[in-house]
Amino acid sequence: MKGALREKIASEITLSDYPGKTIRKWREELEITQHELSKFLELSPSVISDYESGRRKSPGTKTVRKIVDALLELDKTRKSSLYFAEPDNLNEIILSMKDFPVGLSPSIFLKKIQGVNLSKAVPLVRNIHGYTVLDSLKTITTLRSSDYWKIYGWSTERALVFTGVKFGRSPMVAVRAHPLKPAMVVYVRPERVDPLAVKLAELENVTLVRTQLSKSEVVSRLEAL
Amino acid sequence: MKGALREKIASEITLSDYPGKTIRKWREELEITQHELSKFLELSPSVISDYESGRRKSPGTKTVRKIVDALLELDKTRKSSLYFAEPDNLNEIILSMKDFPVGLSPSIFLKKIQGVNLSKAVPLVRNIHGYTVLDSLKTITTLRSSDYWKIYGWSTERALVFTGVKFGRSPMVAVRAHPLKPAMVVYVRPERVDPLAVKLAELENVTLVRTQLSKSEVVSRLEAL
DNA sequence: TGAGTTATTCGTCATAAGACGAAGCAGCTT
DNA sequence: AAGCTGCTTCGTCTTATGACGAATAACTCA
Repeated sequence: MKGALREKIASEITLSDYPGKTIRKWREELEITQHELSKFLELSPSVISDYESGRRKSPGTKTVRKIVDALLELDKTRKSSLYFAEPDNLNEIILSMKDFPVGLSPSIFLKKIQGVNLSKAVPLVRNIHGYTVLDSLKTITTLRSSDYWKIYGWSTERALVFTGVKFGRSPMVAVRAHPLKPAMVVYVRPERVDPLAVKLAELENVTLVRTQLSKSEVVSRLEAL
Repeated sequence: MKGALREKIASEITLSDYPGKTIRKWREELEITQHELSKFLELSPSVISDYESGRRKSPGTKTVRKIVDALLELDKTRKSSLYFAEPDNLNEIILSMKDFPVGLSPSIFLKKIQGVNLSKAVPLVRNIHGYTVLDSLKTITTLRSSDYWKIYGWSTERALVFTGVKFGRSPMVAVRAHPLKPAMVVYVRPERVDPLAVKLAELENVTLVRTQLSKSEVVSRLEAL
């Protein structure tokens, strides 16, 4: 599984306007200090800072690769590895999951699940390349933040469908906190939707959707796609 | 859909030992000449050659990004765009498709479909992160080589399951010809398996598998995973 | 045969990357 | 107040990148 994350980080750094900021993002996400990283790479700590601060604007592929590999290696060889934890009770958390061969337009996706768009400030343009249906409570309580990336499968351009939602606050907070962001978040029969959730969605440019269909109905409709 | 391919190419270049070779691979895959590329980028053609030949060993992220974007842009704005063709009859070709939340060990995957490993020279180590079930004949006859990438979903570390296979030659030739390679190729009830197919599989380090289960049985077993 | 396309090699140049170490600053501890 | 950690800023150095253009070589095709 290393490959997918390695590629994700590498492409994100390479395609970023500010590679240094992206390096920093992932270093912090993996809870590695500049000093640790520089020690591993046998470099002066100031070098890392120079990259992250943008003094070096366009690091070479060799540099990017060794930084990515160092980050993953440092994370791996650590007592509480964030991204190399053992596979756990994912099957209880993930109720259904799929990736589409071709991207679906968000409006078509919405119709299929009779969804209502709550985040009107977010333009409905990001195509949906898959979905993951999650038990909201179990996700929040048993999934370590560090395992969140596993629910993204092979694209973050997907819909995260949360069931068992009360106010819809925690799921959006989780999305906000984690570096990987979905294109869409769907709440299945929420009791009500907290305005903060909508605000967070708009901040993250994530489409927030509510559907009043039942959990099983949503799952069967999605699996029929 | 541009994003996924863009990220794929970018990460491949960045993580490659020889970024230049990877650039060349994708330029040729997209059927773009050095001259076209250099003209688009307002550069001298020799610059591209210098990159590809490895004179510049570690191009900066800025350079990689503009090359990747130029390649995709040039492909897009062309009469017979290879990677931006309209969505077509994919639904007829793809019988089933899924990505797993966690990688499956190849031996477990084999057991699930009662598969027999034909490529003994290939070590059984690449985890399977998803599968695509394809109608072999339709794939070969109606899917343009340029659309092959659509069957890979979000990871190439997957099993391509071909149904309606006679000798199993064409599918492996297709795999050999295309830059994206799966981790595993499965033939569902082939009449017989051409030794050349095995040879090609071993050359590409792809596990080649035969199962005698029926098409519908294989699909239902896979979808139950 | 000779023009046209495609790609390579290479000398050269300015600028940026890649690296160091010293100095400095904010925020904690003890 | 002294010391530690985490990070930043900056002057300085060597080397490599990023770019050019000219020369060359191999191929096709009229």
